[in-house]
Amino acid sequence: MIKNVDPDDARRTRSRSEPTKVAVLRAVSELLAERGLRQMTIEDIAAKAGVGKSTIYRRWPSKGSLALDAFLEEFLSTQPAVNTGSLEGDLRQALSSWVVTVDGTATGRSLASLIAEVQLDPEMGFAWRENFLEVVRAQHRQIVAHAISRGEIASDSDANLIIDMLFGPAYHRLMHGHLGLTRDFVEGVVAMVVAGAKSGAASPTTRSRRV
Amino acid sequence: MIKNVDPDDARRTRSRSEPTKVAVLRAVSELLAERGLRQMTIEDIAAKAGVGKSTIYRRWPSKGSLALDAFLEEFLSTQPAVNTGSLEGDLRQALSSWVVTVDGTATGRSLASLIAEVQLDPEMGFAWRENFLEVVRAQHRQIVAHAISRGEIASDSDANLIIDMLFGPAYHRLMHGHLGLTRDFVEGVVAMVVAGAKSGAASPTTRSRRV
Amino acid sequence: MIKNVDPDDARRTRSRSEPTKVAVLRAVSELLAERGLRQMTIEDIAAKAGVGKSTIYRRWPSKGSLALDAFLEEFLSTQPAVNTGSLEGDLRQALSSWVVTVDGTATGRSLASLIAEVQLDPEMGFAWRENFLEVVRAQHRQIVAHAISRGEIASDSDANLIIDMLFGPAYHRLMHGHLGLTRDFVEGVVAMVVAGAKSGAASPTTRSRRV
Amino acid sequence: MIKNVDPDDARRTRSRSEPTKVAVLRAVSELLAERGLRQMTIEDIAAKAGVGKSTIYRRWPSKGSLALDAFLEEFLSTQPAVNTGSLEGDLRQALSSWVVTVDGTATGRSLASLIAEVQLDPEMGFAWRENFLEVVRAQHRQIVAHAISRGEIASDSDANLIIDMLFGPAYHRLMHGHLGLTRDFVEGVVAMVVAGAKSGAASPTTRSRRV
DNA sequence: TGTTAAACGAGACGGTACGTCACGTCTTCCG
DNA sequence: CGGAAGACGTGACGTACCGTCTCGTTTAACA
Repeated sequence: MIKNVDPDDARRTRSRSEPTKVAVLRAVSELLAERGLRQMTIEDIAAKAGVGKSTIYRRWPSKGSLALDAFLEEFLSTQPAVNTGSLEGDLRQALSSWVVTVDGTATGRSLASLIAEVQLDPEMGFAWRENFLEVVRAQHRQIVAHAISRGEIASDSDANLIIDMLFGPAYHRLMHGHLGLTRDFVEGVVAMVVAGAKSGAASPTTRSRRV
Repeated sequence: MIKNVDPDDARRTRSRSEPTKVAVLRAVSELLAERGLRQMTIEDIAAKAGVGKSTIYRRWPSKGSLALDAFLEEFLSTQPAVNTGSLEGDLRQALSSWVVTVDGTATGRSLASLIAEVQLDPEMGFAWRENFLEVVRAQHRQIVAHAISRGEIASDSDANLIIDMLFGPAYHRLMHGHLGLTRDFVEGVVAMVVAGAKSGAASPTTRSRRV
Repeated sequence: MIKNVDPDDARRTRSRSEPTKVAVLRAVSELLAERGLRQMTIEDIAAKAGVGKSTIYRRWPSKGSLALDAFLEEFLSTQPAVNTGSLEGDLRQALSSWVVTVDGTATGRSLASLIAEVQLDPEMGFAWRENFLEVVRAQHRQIVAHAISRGEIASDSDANLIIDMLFGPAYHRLMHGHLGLTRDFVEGVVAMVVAGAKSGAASPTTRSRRV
Repeated sequence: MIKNVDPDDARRTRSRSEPTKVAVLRAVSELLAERGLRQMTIEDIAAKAGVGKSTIYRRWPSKGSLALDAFLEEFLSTQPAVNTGSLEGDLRQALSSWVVTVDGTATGRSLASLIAEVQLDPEMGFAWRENFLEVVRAQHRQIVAHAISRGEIASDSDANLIIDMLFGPAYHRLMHGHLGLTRDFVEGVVAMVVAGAKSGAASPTTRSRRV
């Protein structure tokens, strides 16, 4: 849930709100899977969850934030922390997990829909970065940190750049659909990123010296 | 315009439709810039263009396809073919042009909105890839082809992969807004892609031999 | 046709306009019968008659006046002048002809629709009275005139009243549909009108003397 | 209101719907008077009543049925039960009341418009007969019943025929506008009907014996 | 017989109103 | 007294016709 981070408020209403919240999020997940974000209406959700519309509006400010909450629960659990002992292994596993969760699945379509919603509803931007993006990226930054501590790559390598080089192309294909998220694609991206990172291209100082 | 590519039809109605089409697309461009895709209504457009709603519905099947047409005109002209004589120079120039056009501009917001629209309206997918994505990618494939013919990279390098490695991270930052499209970012991406491509990581055969 | 009574104009365009006019009126008759005045659109008519919309608008000012023209042709021919030799016989025959033409027929529905149209379109009132009502009533006034000249009824009998007493109830049942236009109804109305007229109730002087 | 005669339903929603219903019907009455049924749009009504369009569509199936409801309230109260002690007096008073309410008034124009609407919208027929025509006719049948019980006319006189003979001509003049609803007209109609009824012309058995 | 102006079919156009939908708010009434 | 139920005001939707207006293209009357 995006609003109501005040713990007092959360504690005070937990007993009543928990079953309602669960019912609503379950309804949202199902509707999101079966007809997509745009075709899903608040009235549908209320009816399916056996809940009044005002109960929903009391807890979530928009359809998007509601969908975000439902999505977070089902997505984040699928992305385990990884530690294979090598940068290449870690990157491959992180990207593969993402592809498996997302390629051709309802979760994948929800992810795309939510990124779309963020573009169209300015109020969603902050919640999206805070509750989804930063959570995932924090894990991924660990991968780079491990590679540095292992001495695989330069200590001033730009972790943000490396992560974006790994996932950017994947999100790109997810959203434009021009090419598939194949095993070959994963291998290619990983190989490119590893080669680039080890060559020092992700390190600002190395790079500027070269230029 | 997406529909009506039949030249006969176009010729028969050209004289009437041109001024109307221009007026509508201009109105769309302005409204898109000043209030965004979701806040722009067909009625707004009709009123601003001095045109009946039915005239719009007669020519475009949805708000998205209308926005796409308006966007294409204003975007494509900003992305020149490049040929600097080196892979690195070409990639840098292509990505820089894109960043300049898109970073912090109305065009950039329109681009993000349209990609969003494509996720939410299944009928837009084909038109988007056909009229936008493939047009741009065809140019970019030339960059890779030139690099191969110069002998800079392996002849079986995967052009699609290289292009997605270059632009994927950029679209990623555009849409999630977690980090800026800075000069440093451009340099980093280009360096990574060049290093990866020259190492053979973009070439399936080289890659599989290594694995 | 309501407009264009100028004979010059008619002569100048006769050869072209006749077939067009006929085709349009035929199309109107059919559409009127098969779907009613409200469901019939000018575009339907133009399409069915194989004629441009503007050709229709050039000749008729409204859908109602067009329907009126079509209706007149098919209705008036069914109402013959009557002369049975008695008031009662004449009235019975006039009313019977009307009922036969109108009861449960497409013509009847068209008649009701046109009277309706006259209520809703103020411009139709004059054309309706001039081209339909007065034509029919002129015939009916003859019936009363004959009865007077035969000495059946007082010479100052109010012909308009007698005609309205005969047809008023019939139009009433046609339009409200509360009761049928049965043989018994016709007999009852005729008997009432004959009794009233012969009693002098239709004659202002007789009436006022009684009061 | 035509729909929702179920008392449970009415009770459940009474408190909310009453003010809304009243506001809408008032707006309809005014618009009907000032611009007529055809020129009155649902959007006008909603705006004037300070109500959403959907609220109107939720309660009334068409513009006609809405106008009917508004009309009933303003018309029925003007037609009192009559009992003067004689058939002639009763008929005169009933017809006079009608003429006064209808001749040259907004109510008269509304009445004509509604009868028109019934012709053009098949779904209105039943509601019209049930909620308007039968209500009025039930009163008028009393007039005939009283005349029979007084012995003024034959006991098998056809009340429906007598009523149609009285009002048919009046509706006829209202809708065609060929002649006025004058005092003389009223006297003539009443005299004709009384003469006919007392002569036995309204009685099937008497009539058939004569024929 | 060839020229020319009208009337024509076709249908795009700027509009208006339609009836539907989902929104987010607000009121009622039940458990 | 909190919540389901759902009516409400709002406003955009996409459709259907309206009546007007260009477009070429016949076509028939005159040169």
